[in-house]
Amino acid sequence: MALAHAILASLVECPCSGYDLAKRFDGSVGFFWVASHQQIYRELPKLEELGWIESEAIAQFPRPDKKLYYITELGKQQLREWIDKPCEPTLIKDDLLVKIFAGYVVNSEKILEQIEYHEKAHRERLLVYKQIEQQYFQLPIEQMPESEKFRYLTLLNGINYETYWLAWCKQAIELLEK
Amino acid sequence: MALAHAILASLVECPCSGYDLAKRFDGSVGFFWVASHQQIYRELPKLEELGWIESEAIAQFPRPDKKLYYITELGKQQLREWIDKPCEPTLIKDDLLVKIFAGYVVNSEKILEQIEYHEKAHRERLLVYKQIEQQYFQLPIEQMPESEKFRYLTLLNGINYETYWLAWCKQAIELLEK
DNA sequence: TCTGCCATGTAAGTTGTTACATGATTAT
DNA sequence: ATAATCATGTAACAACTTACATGGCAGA
Repeated sequence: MALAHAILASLVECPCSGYDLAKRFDGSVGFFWVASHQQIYRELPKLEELGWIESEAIAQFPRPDKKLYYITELGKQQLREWIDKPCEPTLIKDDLLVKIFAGYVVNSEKILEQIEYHEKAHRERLLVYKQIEQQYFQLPIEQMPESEKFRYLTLLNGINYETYWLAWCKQAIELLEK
Repeated sequence: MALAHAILASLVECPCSGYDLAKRFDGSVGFFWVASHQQIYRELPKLEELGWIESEAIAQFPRPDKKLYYITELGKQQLREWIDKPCEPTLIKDDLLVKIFAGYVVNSEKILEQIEYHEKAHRERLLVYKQIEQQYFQLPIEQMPESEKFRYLTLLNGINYETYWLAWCKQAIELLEK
């Protein structure tokens, strides 16, 4: 139930609506856990029933009301317990690699095109992450508040991830062009 | 439908039974696409119905019969078309990073323990991959047959993946110990 | 006028996980 | 004896994707 806990992790920072959650899952939280608005809207009533979150209708006339969700004490406790429970490293699961594996059944050029496309996408994403780093994480580590450190670590992971893919794409192109 | 295509990618190499497929998805193919035996057994009749694969019962008395699956021409064509169709890079989706993101709500030591556990797991996996590299991919790239090149690329990706995680774990431990 | 943003959902279908179920053979 | 391997599945549930559905407001 990691989606549930990802929602809790986001709500513990700051209460917000389903819509806002969906946006966060398209930005910061989304850098390591993607969820569509459909998933989120379906999950919220479940979490409310469990008593992990509660909601409050906020009138904002003439705009439609929004439901403000916030985490409960029980929810925080659940989040803490989940964080403390060990988990296994995530395994790679990647379409492109399946394609590469069977790449010899098609024209090499088509494969190369795809790798080049991925290379571009990863380069762009890396740039975005580096810009975020420049903008929000300028303080030296020693002066960073605790919660900032954790956020920074997730960003660093993203930077390392994109760097690894970028490097692999270059290797792959080089190897296939031989 | 990447599971379907991952199965095709495996069968195009060599026909085999559901059981054998499950084993491959626990080894070579499993390095970039994991699937349980339940998933595989459920998928096989579907693929047969589509005409992408066919099966033959092999008697092996006194052992129980096994169904040998092989890819059809239509299946190969489907695989080629799928490979040529562009796809988007896979986004990170990782429990540990959700935990890190909300890491400030628990004791840092617990988080450190988990990162250390992951570090160990990644180091071990990296070692396995490097041993495979030493054993099966000794030829210089120029002399590698085409299909070997593609297999090698998937292995290289695995090596880069584990290396990136390992490096991040080290960074994370260092940063959190400050 | 049209695009984008705010705001919330339902429905159908696919994919993935966990648990259950059986039964023979082979190696220790 | 008993554990591991060969061999194949079903059932229930959880998670995820894709498409459908609505309607107002703000800015170019």
